[in-house]
Amino acid sequence: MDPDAHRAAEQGSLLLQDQLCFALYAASRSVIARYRPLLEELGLTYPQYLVMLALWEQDAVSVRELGSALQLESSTLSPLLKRLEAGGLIERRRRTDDERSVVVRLTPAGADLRDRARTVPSAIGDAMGLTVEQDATVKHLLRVLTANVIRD
Amino acid sequence: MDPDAHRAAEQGSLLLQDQLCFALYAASRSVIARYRPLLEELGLTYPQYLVMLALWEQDAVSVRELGSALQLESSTLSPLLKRLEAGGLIERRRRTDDERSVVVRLTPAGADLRDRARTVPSAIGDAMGLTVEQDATVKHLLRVLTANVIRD
DNA sequence: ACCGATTCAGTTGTGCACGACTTAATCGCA
DNA sequence: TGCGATTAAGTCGTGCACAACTGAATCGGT
Repeated sequence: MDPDAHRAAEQGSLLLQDQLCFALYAASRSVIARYRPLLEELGLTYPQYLVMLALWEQDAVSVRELGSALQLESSTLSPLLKRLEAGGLIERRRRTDDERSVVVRLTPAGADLRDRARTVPSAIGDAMGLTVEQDATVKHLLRVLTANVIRD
Repeated sequence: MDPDAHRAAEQGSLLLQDQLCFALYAASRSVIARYRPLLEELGLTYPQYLVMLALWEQDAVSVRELGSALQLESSTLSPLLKRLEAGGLIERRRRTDDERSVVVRLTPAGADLRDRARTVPSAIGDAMGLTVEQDATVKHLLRVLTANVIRD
């Protein structure tokens, strides 16, 4: 084993290219950048797209439930949802039985956008250029990593 | 193969949890969140930490070279470097032979911070809870993915 | 029924991240 | 040599992301 690989294996390296965290950070930003022109046609930013994905999957959820699904704070979601509402894609209403809670619902325009978004995931999938097995492997390991990192 | 797995394999799914992009986004943010308290002790944010990693590896580089290493625009780096300079960790000086270029150099305080940062990567590595092989696999696949996504 | 603790959404302040643009310096070729 | 094209860093505007906090509503035990 050469010295560099040895240091990296010990996880004590301070070399930028050895860091998994940097590979993660760079990969995430590069994927988001790849999405940008596609989402721009839909009038969405990337986090807004994630919110729409969640709503297309389950409509009429509270801000709290959205935050739980996306792992985002209300301080991030509140202004984002306000922009989606201004864009006419969602509406927000206080729950009558619990006025602390705000339910987010798709408008017809928001629901219709789903069809126009159908081609987006495969376009990105193609650009990533991973095999189905590699895609599954990364996804699995990232989920394990995230679960571990959030714990304790 | 059940219907859900089939849809996912076709990469046409709009389910949030099927999306590699979301796994990537969530993993990156969770890792950064894990770094936060450690870096706070060093007086650094996560992107600032990446810049320091790059400088500890090679000192006296231009803003352009830093941007190339970190894949960040000058519009992101310029204010960030200004804050590092205000914190006394780096200094910036225009190159005399090409006054368009600004060279970033570690101050003694910035160089000294390296020792205090030595324990950070292993602490994060432990929290990730991946085996050495899994770590290497993810890192490799993320680099392939990033290279593919940035191309064409 | 009361009231302290909790929950929920939202506001504020700081720091990225990036597109579009500006300014200044350098390059390259006619 | 002149001058249009290119390059480098920085500014500005928008939109996250998160910590710290606010205010209103609800809960829960007495």
